[in-house]
This record gives sequence, structure tokens and C-alpha cells, in this order.
Amino acid sequence: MKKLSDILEQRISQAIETVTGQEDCPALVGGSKSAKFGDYQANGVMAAAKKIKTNPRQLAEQIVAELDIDDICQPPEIAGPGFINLRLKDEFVAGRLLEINSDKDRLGIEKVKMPKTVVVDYSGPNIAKQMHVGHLRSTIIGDCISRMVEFEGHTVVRQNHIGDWGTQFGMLCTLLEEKVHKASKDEGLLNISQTLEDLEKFYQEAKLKDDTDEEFAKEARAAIAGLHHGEEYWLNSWKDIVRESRNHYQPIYGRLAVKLTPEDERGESFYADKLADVVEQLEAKKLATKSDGAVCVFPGDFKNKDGDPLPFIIQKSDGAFLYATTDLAALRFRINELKADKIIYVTDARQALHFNMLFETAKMAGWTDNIDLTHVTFGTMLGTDGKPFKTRTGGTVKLKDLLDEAVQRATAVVEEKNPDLPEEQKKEIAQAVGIGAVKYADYSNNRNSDFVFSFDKMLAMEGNTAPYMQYAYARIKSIERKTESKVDIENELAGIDSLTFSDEAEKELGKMLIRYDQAIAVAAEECRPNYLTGYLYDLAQTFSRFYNACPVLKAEADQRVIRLLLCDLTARTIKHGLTELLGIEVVEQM
RNA sequence: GCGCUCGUAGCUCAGUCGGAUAGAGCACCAGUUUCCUAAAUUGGAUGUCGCAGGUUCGAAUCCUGCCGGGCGUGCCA
Repeated sequence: MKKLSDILEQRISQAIETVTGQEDCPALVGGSKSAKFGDYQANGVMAAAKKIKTNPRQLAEQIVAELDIDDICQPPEIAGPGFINLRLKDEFVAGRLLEINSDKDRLGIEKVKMPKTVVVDYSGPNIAKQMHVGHLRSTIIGDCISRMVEFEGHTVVRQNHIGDWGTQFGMLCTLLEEKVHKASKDEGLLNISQTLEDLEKFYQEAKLKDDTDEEFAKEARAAIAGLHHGEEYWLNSWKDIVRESRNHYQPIYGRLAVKLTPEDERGESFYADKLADVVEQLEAKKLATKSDGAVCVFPGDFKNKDGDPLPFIIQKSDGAFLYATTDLAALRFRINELKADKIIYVTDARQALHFNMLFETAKMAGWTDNIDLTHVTFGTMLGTDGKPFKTRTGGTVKLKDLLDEAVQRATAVVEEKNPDLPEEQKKEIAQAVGIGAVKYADYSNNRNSDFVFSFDKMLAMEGNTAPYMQYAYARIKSIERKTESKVDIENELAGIDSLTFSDEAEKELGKMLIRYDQAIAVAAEECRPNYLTGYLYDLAQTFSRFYNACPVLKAEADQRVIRLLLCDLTARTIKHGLTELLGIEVVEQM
């Protein structure tokens, strides 16, 4: 089923071009702001009129005369300086609804004709540190983008660029050896998982020893050298740390319903043996030069504080490589080996300069011809005090604790609103609502803005929140359960071949439902989950109006069918949006 | 200094890339339940879209200059 907005755009653009004889006259079709202007409007006529220096209203008349959209709309109206307003025919809306109804999996939404390979780089936790709130936004925004792009029909390759190869591993491996292997000789075995149970503490202990204990620091330097030379002894110890860390963050992905798996991991260590080649290649192309002992590329016209060209440093004066080098190696790998047509990096906005320089450098090297590189940025998570989100004592908030608290608060809400449900069910609801609230709150904000984290706001039943959406869904399910005692819904809906609207609220809901495809397309194109949540919220509100105006159970049989269908399609759309695209659970009862 | 980004109702934020009278939620006021979950819905009030210019049929949106916040700006990631 082709997107309605595309059909309208195409037909009207065609008409404009026929009348004006000009190429490239987009109709600029969009949803109307107000119902009195109809359902859709074309804004392109004014621009076209300017192009050929004619009166826009007269031009609009000619275009409308040329236009053939009887099958979709009532006769178009011309308004204002030259808007073309379109009102959908009931039969058209009904036809679309039936098509959506007949497609259980994709709600009538086509896959793209020319699928691309899209690499999405997101989450990227640091090994040996617990995941904290700083990782949340990249993780879930990246996941939503992946899901949307995948649903559109593209091939998505998720990449979790974990931080598993810094100099800090020298001290970490040394401490682990000390605690586990040496200890096991002297005073019995110490289990590796136990030792690494509190990653944060372990890291801090290693850091402290590294700073204060000279013997330890010496050992740590030997360890990092050994690791970089691939000595098995240290490599094993490093593997232990990576594996144990994964045991910490993989369950978090599980709770967040983030689709990253260990197979998606391709951390810094993976590129370690490809870094020297990156530098050599850039030197061979005469793009990299030595400056103050470091190997640098000077891409674009970035300036430093003194107004001098800003270097993209790819090798330090001591010979070590940096994240710039790793990112260049990763970029080449993604293009050459993963066959990426497009790479989306999801990181916070502070890294914007780094990525601009990375992209520019790669472009200068000729590695990215015809490759679409996008840095999807997002703002900082703030506490209700407007300052970066911290615990009361000023520490970083662990993601695990944050999710625990969300679920706990959701439990209290469920307990208050619906105390009679079975314990087990209340638990499930609290999980769905608590985790959903955290994710939805993030998604519903414009990702570029800094975002104020507030449990009270995100768990509110009013407004654009997860609980509101989940409640909307649960209400529909409740109607369906009650209806089931009278009729077999599936049977009833399967047999429909025509629909007649008998109420304005039905029609409004129907028109909303057929716009889901466009909402996804725009949200995916712009990498903006908030466009999707915005649509879903509109849909839920439109449904609520319908719900008040149009009883389903008490309706006569001929009226009941369309209402049941509208209920079911709304439920399926909300469910699809929440579970498939946002990774948020729905519940049958709340 | 330069760069990026943000500045919209009392508060929290949308605004799909230049479109018609700038929209939601919270808070405030007034309605709606013998009816499918009122965790809902209807109506009302609320704005120098940071400021000043410019571009044009038309600007919150584009350009220029200011003001204010955040971030970044040569060997961390």
C-alpha cells in the first residue's frame, strides 16, 4: 500500500509541472493544521507561480482542473493565496482501513523498494564500568532508529563500539591477577565473577593503586605492553574482564528491550591491529603530517583558540594511537567489510566536532564516496534542578538503580489504581510501565534538547507518557474482552468488505489511522523518535474522543462492525509502535 | 576568540525543513459518568516565538548582527 502522502505529492506535482511546463515543482503536501482546511493541503503552487511569474490563485485553478484525484478526494478547494485543500472521501479512508486490517504483520505498510545497508553505531559502554545514565540516551535512541530503519525494509547492522582497549586495562588486569591468581595460591580461590561483582569499586581500587603504589604501576605498564603484544597470559585476564563486564550490561539491554547482542559487539580492540595502516594510508596520501611530534590531519577549516588550523590527531608523539585512529579504522571496516551505504553514529552532542573532523578526513582520503555519514546527536540528561543528572551525593546514577526505582514507583501506582489484580500481573504491569516510562520520556523529547529527568512526569497518567499510551491500549483490550462474550471479533472483522462511517469521531479516527506509515517514514528519515511518539499520542487522543462519542458494546450490529474495526486497528497500531519500534511493552490490563 | 547547540504560555516541552488564527501536557476556572477502565473527555483564559534588522505574497522556521544558557576547541574518549 503506497503512502497516501506520496500519492498526493506525486499527482499534484505532476499536475503543476504539466500546467507550468516547468520541471521540479514539488506540491509540498502536508497534513492540514485545521479541519476547516480539509485533511491535506498542497503548498507548492505559490512557489510555482513565482517561478513563471503568474497569479498563484489562477494557477491553482488550472492545476485543480488538470488534477485527477477523484478516487481519493472530494473536489479540491482553493484558498488563501493559492493553497489547494483536500478532503478525503469516506470510501477512500474505508478502503485503506480494510487494507490495513488485512495485513496482520505490517499494517499495510510497504517495504522500501531499494533497501540499503545501514550501520548503526550506538550504546558503546565502557568495559569495566557499570552502565550509568550517560549511556541511556545513546542506547535507546540508537535502538529505536535501528528498529525503524529495519522496519522500513533496510538491512541494519548494529554495532556496539565498546570501550575495551585503553591503557586502563593494564591496571585492571594487574589487579585482577593479584586478586585472583596470586590469592588462589596463598589463601585459596577467589572467584573472578565475585571479584568483579562491583565493577565500579574494582576500577576505583585499581586506579588508586596505580596512582599510589609504584610497584603496582610498574606491573601495570608491563601488563599493558604485554596485552598490546598479544601475550596470552594478559590476554586471558583481559578476556575475563570483558566477559564479566558483558554479564553486567547485557541484562540491562534485556530489561530495556534493546536488541543489541554480543554478536553486535565490535569494540576498540577489534581495530587495534588496523590502526598503523590507517596512519600509513593517510601519510601516503599526503594528508597526514607531523606537528609537534604528533601525526595530524588538518581537515576542513576548523580552527583552534589561536585561530590556527585544528588538527585531527591520529598518532600521539609517543607513537600511541587515539580514538580518532580507531574511528577511522572502524569507518573503513564498516564500508569495506560490512558494505555500509549509510552509517549512523548515535552519541551525545559534545562529540560533534570529533565526528565532523572524522567525516571530513575520511572524505579527503576518498573513503566515503557515495556513503551517507550521519551523526545523530542528543543533549544532556538533567535533574529537576536543571543540572546534570546525579545522585543526591553527586555520584553518577547507575542504570540498574534507575530502572529499579522506576519499576518500584510504577508498582506503587499500580497498587493504588488497581489493587485487586493478582500479584503476578501487578508485577508485570509495573515492569512494563516503569521501564516504558523511562524510555518513552526520552523518546518523546526532541533529542537535541537537554532533557529533564523526572519520575513524576514520566509516570503521570496525563499527557504524552508511556502510562497514558499503555492505558489507551488496555482500554481497547477491555472492550474487546467484553465484546468477545457476544461475538467472535476475529470472525466478524475478517468478513468485512465495506465500511460506512456513521459518526464524525469514527471518521477522524480512521483518517488518523491511515497516517501511521507517514509518521514512521518521517521519524526514520530524520532519526527523530519524538515524531513517532507524537503521532501515537495524537492517535490515542483521537481514540479517546471516539471512545466517548461512540459506544461499541451497545451499538447496533451494523454500526458495531466499523467500531470494532477502529478499536482493533488502533490497538494494533499502538502495539506496533510501542513494542516493535520503541521497544516498550503493552499490557492487556492496567 | 572561534565553532556547535539551545532560547516558544507561569512550569515542562512539541512545532515533520518557508505556509493560513503558533500547539500539547501540568497548574487554574467551568462542564460531562443509570454507558465499554473518569488513569478519560468537553469548553475557557494565558504568548514582544531572546532582541534588532533583512530576504518575500508569507518567517518561530532562512540570512546578518547582538544578548543569554550549555557544550566543544592539539596529543582522554
